[in-house]
Order: sequence, then C-alpha cells, then structure tokens
Amino acid sequence: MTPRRSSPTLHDVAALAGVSTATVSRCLNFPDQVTVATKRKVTEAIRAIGYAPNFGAKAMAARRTNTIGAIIPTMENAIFARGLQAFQEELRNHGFTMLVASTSYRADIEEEQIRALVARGADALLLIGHERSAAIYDFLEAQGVPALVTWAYDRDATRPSVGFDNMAAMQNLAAKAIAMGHKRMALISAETAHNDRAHGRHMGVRAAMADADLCPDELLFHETTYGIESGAAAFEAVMQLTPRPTVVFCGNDVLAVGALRRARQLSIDVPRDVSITGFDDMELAQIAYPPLTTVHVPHREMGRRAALALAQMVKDGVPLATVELPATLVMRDTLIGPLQAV
Amino acid sequence: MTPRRSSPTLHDVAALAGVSTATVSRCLNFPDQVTVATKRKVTEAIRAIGYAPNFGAKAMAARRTNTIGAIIPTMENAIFARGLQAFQEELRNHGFTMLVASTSYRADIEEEQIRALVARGADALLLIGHERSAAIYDFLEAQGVPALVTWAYDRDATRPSVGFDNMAAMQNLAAKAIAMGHKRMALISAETAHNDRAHGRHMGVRAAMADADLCPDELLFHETTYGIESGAAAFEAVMQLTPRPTVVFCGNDVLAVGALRRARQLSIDVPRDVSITGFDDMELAQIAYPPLTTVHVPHREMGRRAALALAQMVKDGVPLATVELPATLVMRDTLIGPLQAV
DNA sequence: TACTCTAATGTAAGCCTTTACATTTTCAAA
DNA sequence: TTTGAAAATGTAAAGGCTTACATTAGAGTA
Repeated sequence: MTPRRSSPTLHDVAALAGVSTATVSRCLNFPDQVTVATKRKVTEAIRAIGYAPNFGAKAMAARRTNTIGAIIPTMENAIFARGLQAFQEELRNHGFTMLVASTSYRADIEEEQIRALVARGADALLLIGHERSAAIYDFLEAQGVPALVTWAYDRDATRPSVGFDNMAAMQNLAAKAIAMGHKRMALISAETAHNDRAHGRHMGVRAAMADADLCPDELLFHETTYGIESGAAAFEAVMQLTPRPTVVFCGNDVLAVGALRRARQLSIDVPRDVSITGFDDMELAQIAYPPLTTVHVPHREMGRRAALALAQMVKDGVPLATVELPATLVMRDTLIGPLQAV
Repeated sequence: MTPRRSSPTLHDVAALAGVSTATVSRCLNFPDQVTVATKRKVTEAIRAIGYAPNFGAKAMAARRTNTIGAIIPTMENAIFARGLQAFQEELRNHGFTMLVASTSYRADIEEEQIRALVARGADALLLIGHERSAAIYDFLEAQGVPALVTWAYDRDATRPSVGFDNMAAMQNLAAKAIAMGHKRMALISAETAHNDRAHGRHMGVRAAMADADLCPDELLFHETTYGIESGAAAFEAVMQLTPRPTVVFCGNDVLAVGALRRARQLSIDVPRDVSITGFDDMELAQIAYPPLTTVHVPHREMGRRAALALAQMVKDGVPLATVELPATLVMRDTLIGPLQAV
C-alpha cells in the first residue's frame, strides 16, 4: 500500500501564505471579508500544496454537511435517474452535494437507507412517494432532518411534496380512452402495496370508469413486478381473457414496452387489435414501435424544484411547501378507438 | 424553523452507562472487545437517550468517511446508471455509501466534481475512462485519494482499471461485418476528444479494416454529440454520401437507435438496405425495432468488481489491480451481409 | 498464594475547521 | 498630524469521536 501522507491542512496553507488559519478559512467561506492581496496569497498557497478542506472537520465545526440525500426505488432505468440529474445540478448551484441510495422498491431497504443517509450526515432528504411507516417519519423528526416527497401529489397529504397527481393523470388518460369508445379495459400495474403512485394510477382508471357509468369492478386488473419481461407476460395473460380488452393501460412505460413487444410476437396489431398506453414518457416511449401513447411526467422540473426547496430549507430555513406540477397526456400512436364489431 | 436541540453525545451515553467514552466507542465499533455486561449497559443507555453518532466528528477522528464517490458522464440514460446500481449495492455490503456526480461529458465539470467529491470526504473515487489532465491525477495523489478507472481497459495504461477493451470489442464487431462482405463502412461516433472509449471504438474499426487490407482512411467517420436526435441526423448525413455505406457502425446504442428511427422515416430498410450496429447493449437495443446488433458491455459486473476493489483498498489497503472483463458481440437483427449488386 | 499473561477498561491526545472575540491596520475626516 | 471608526486579521476555544497507551481486573499456572 502506498504510504498515505496525510494531506495538507488549513494550517499548512496558513503557514505558506503567512497568515492565520482564520484568514484562510475566511478566504474560502467569506471571500469579501478579505483583502484582494491576501486572497491572492492564499489562493496561491492552496494551489501550490493542493489543499482541500477536510470534510469531517468542516462538518463538525459548521454543524452541517451541505449534503442532501435522495432515495429512489431504482437506478436501473432512466425514470428516476433523469429527475436525479436535474436534482443534482440544481443542488450544485446552491453548494450542496447529493448522496443517492436505492431501494429496489422494498420498504425495508428504504428504511435502512434513510437511516444510513441520516447517519452519513445528510442535512435533508428527498423521498419518492408519501407511503412509509410512521416510525420512520418520527425518526426523521427526532433527528431534525427535513424530508421532501416527490413523484406524488396528494391534496390530502400532510407532508410537503413536489409532484403531480398520479390518480388525476391516469383518470384523464382513461377518460380519453372511454371517450373514444373503449369499454373493455385492462390495467397492468406495478405492485401497489407500498407504492402510492401505482395505487393512484389504479384508482384513476376506476374513477374514469365510474364517471362514465361503467362498473369499475369490470376493470381487468393485473398486478406484476417491474420489468419489460413482466409487462410482456402480463399482456399475454390479459389477452387470453374473454372477452378480450380493447385497451390495455400500463402503469408505466416499461411495462407498456413489454406489452408492445409481446403483442408483436403474438401478431396482435397495435393499435388496430388492441390499444396500449404507458405512463412516464421515458425515452423508451418514443423509441418503441409504434410510438407509445403515454403520460408525460415532469421529471426534470420535479427534480429541479425539489432541489431548490430543499436547499433553501437547509440554508435559510424556508419551510417546505407543496407544489403540484402538471402531468400531461402525450398522444402518440398506440391509442385509437376500438374497432367496431363486424 | 424548529429549534434544533443539540443531540446527545458519546459523553452523555458514557455518563449514563457509568463507563468511559472509549468503552462506548468500542461497543459501537468493536463489539467483541467488550464484556457482554457492559455492552448491555451501554446499549441500554444509547436507547434511553436516543443517541446517534455525529458524522462529522466520526469522520474526523477516524480519518475517513466510509464514502466512495462515483463520477459519471450522465445519469440521463441507463448506461452508467445500471453499473452504478451494482456499484452501490456492493459498496453497501461493505459498509460504504456512494456519492454520485455527473459531468455532462465535460472535462472541466469533471475536474470540478472530482474536487467537490474529495472535499466531501470521499475515501476513494470511481472514474470513467483514463483520459484526464495530469494535474487532476496529481491532486488525487496529493490528497491520498485512490481512484479506480472503469469502462476502459488499456494494457498500456499505468493506472488501475476495471473494464473492457473498447478497441478490441469494436474491432471484433467490425471484423465480423467485413467477414460478411461489407466494404463501404461508416462510423457514427460520439465525440472522441476527451473520451478514450469513443476513441478506442474508432480505432477498433480502423484496425479491423487494416487487418482485412481495406484502407482505414476510407472509413466514413462522422462525429456527433450524444443523443437520439444526433444519431438520426448523423445517419441521414452519412447516407447521402456516394457511394452509400452498406453498414453504419454506431459508437453507442443511443446513436444507433436514432439511426434506426431515421432509417424508418427515410424508408430505408434495415438491415436489407443498410446494416446498423450499436454498442453497450442497453435495454434500448432489445426494444428497438428491429432488435439491434450490438456489443454487450458488462455494466453490472464492472460496477460490482469496482466496488469490491475500492472497498478492500480503503478498508484493508489491498492495492487496486487492473481487471479486464469481456465485452461480447450480441448478434440480433440489424447486421447482415450486404445485398449483392444486381 | 504468588505470579504471569491476557482481556477489559480508562485516560487523554489528537483530528481540522469555524467563529467569537481580541487585536492590529487602514483610511478618511478633523 | 491626530483621531476614531471600520475593515482586516489574529488567537484560541470548542466541536464529538477514535485510538495509542496506561492501567486494572481476571484467569490460569506453578
């Protein structure tokens, strides 16, 4: 192992620049409290010996880390990653760094990760969806770590969030399909257990049906795990039902793409034989063939806004507020009216 | 803002348990150096006052943060994210947390992020590709922060890496195309300037041509930015050349998918009229229509191995070693031999 | 019982920065 | 010049934890 020389400290910089450590510290943290001349000297010294502040010491002295944690279900695909990119960029503008963890959609891992990130000194947390145990919210409260929920907006929720109304968006899409004449409908959904987004989307379809005097219980509801293959299998299962649905809503684009692929394998023509819709508007949705009709989720905007809110909260104590962003229908090629029976 | 009571410290725990702070610390960090009885007392005290260790203090005293940074070009798509997922999982197995930053493929931002992560107390760094300024390597050296390169393997590189040979993989693919009878070839490449992966892939095609006694300078080389749209535009440009290429290699799957899409718009049949290949084997490649022939990059394995190596380096001083992983050809539907002239 | 050796625990010195407070310098006005 | 206020800089005390080293307790042996 390379003998690890201990890195240069504030002290070394101060010595080289011929000033006190306090001055160096001020140069770094409050540049305008310092003469241009000294600033130059210090900057020079820093460069010369390759100084970088010690994080632990800084965190301890300043009593915060300027680090904000984000906990997402998965990095495996771009849905969350893209929002995270925006989140990180905005955070950076405010001098914060991002700490990420993922949970594989498991509540127990999420809890563990929340504790881990708090232990790592996260000043605040970004969480996906509202639904989690009261104990963990208590823990955050006790530790004084503010948390902001994203990807969900619920007018009744007591906790702040920056998100969109999953139920309303899906209801909107389903209403559109109904207006086109669809009556036999299926929903392939991600697991709804600890996932208020998936749950909301399910409720959205039902609400649209109820609005149109269709019986919500006639919705062919098929829950499955996340993944293209799962979507494909679910689609096949759903299409074996009689009577066949004329439209298959999918809880997200990945499932929809799986369905699309299986449809092709089964020589079921989309959208002539059956309409398929997604949710999220990932890049996938445009690449898919035919291009997928879906709901556009404002990933980037959510990320950006969340970062801004969190940064202001930690820096200036601005309280977290709830923001609802729009999620809009994107009509592409996979949803048309049902073919009239011949 | 809630008045944040200062939290209980090791001291408080020690006082309550009637032991020294050292014993409490040992209870937490080296449980078997302590009697069962004292352990019980201490655990009890911790629970009683709701103690949680202070991150900054811990980092400072232990002189490490158990945090490892990863700097990737972008989170916008799944290429790097997927490897990161594996990286993080493995890191977690060893008690480390991951800090991520992204650079938008810009060298200057990368440098800034490296400094930021080091300042944030990263014990080690994961970097993509070898190519960066000597100054920044010196900085890492000075700071005593080990760095491991991934996504690249270069037998001549002096720094350790866990990756695959971009050039060899591309050469392999191109050789295959040549063996099928292709002679007029184009390469749509990501920018090669500060990107040794892209550069390697370019060199791979040229090497394959040279091996087959084709003149490498006849390769239609088109460099463009990252993105589906860029790939589409590049494809269109390349297809306007006369004589038209019979195969268009793309530096990555995203560009290839763009090319595929534009081909459809232009009513150019793939692979009958022209073959197209990608690189990376992202999910995209399977979803694309027709399914894309590409090179499979061992994302997950790289992430996992890199995490393991870095964790062992930081924990036990095991020196970083270079590992070459295989990148294998995935023949799907977009590469066939050129149609004989009629 | 006396003695040795080991295991358990205690003591206290850092670790490196920020910041309240003290001191010195600068500069404009008298 | 002198003087006073403001600006710049310096001094030194936290801040909470780990760990080298010192000490004590306990177990085994002769």
